[in-house]
Amino acid sequence: MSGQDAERPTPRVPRGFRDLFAADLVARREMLATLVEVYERYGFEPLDTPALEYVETLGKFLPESDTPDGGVFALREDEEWMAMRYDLTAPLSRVVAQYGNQLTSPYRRYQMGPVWRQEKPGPGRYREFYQCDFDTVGTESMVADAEICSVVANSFEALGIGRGEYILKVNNRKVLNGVLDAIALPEDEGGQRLAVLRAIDKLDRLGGDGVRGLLGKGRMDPSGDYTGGADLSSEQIDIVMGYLEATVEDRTRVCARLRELVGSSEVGAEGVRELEEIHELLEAMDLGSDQVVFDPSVVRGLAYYTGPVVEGVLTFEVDEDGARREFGSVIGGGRYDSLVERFTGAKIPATGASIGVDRLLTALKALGRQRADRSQGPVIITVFERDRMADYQRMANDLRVAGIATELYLGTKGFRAQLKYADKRHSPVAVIAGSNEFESGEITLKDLRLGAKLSKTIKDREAWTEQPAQVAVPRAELVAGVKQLLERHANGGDQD
RNA sequence: GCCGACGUAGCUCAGCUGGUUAGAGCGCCUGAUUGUGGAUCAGGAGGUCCCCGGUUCGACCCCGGGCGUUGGUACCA
Repeated sequence: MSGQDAERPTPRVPRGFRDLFAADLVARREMLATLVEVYERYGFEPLDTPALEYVETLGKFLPESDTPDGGVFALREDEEWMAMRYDLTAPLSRVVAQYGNQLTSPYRRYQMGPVWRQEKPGPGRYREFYQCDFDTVGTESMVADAEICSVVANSFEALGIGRGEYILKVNNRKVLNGVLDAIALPEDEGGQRLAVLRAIDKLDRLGGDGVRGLLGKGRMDPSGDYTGGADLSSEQIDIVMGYLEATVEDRTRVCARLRELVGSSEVGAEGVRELEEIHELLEAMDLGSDQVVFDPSVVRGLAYYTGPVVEGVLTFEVDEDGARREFGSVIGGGRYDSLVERFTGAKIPATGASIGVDRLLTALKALGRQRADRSQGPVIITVFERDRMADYQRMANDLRVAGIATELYLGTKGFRAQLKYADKRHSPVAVIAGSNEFESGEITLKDLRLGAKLSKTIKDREAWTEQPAQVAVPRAELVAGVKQLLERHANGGDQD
């Protein structure tokens, strides 16, 4: 067996990927269950699509060649390029285009699952991560946009993130375009509009001065890297900066201010009208300015958005290695009225949002709001007499039939090690049956959580060996006895 | 993609102007306790000092390259 070590592979996950174990998976499952509940309350129905799509579906391929663009994991089969989906919106637009007449209109669906991006992983950023989307396809009504806010606000609160711990920022791409009109920036000219949008998008990270630099000549960052600017005149910059500072508590006043800023721009005015309509609808849903604000600096990347855009941020700070930092954006969304058009040529309006499940989970963990109590292990049946496995198995079976998660110890170690095992599994109860018990017809039940609690007060060995956390019950009452202990736990007798 | 930092036991980290037996805490294992986890005490196991190459009598330490992690920046559906 020696001499082959060099041939052995080292166990490792690909860069940017990770293995997930019980605690995280349980937390995620619960979060998704909560989100499903909220989404369905609004009439969204489930949808699932494959991990792989043809690249033209995703719209990701290099202009000059037939190979996929960077950023996606791609593979080729029979001359055709496929790629792993990088979001859930592109698959949705494909579905709508493909099954259009079989689907209701409007079509409201939610979808959750992993997406993959081939890019540099960062802290809390992986190359495989979960998204949980909901979208309304086939209506231009601002009600659908306003409802996004309601769904998200309710989702946050259902997850235990209270008022004041989150804020939804709403803006409208039409208003942004209106402002660009107002400073007389020509469409599609050297990407100047793009550069302005990029600069605006960085307000929260770089601050006003940084953005000012990017709007003008460019900016040198602390690492010495230079980023080119949008090359605006100082008058133009002033207007844009003024626009960025238009955020105030009162949504109506933001609208009024924006109306001035877009001047005579038609799209701009339309965008403001839409925001005003959304405001009215938000009021009807009792969403106040402590939950939803209008924030002109929200751009949401340079994506396909064509109208209102939303960003949900967590406002609390989190301790990470001593440094306090804001959690930032965990959801994003908005209106994309031309995505389906790519396929059918027919203009089908759509709007929706995507929750970044993993980031939100990290946030909940940091908040300490994760319901850790639920990650309780099974009842463990310890084994003394190996030739009575059938008896132990019957106990396990009785408990399982009664709906109690139970595990019969299957290792080979001694009793002591078995209890350690039970402890590591966060087992609530250990069932103990050795020769004493088999003789008396009773079974010993050990309340592991009570034992843990008592251990904090016990000092000397004498008290230690008395085992006050144990009870003996007749074999026939095994299930009832275990149930009683579990109920005691559930009733809060185990809190500390 | 670009710039920088870091990479020592399972984990968090110490260490050395380059000198031959590399340390701590926690965790793990064993025993004190012929049938009792979590407390206490006593022992013990565990390391290619990220990888490859170079400099040197000698490298965990210096140099080069690679890989990985991380901070910033760019791009971002």
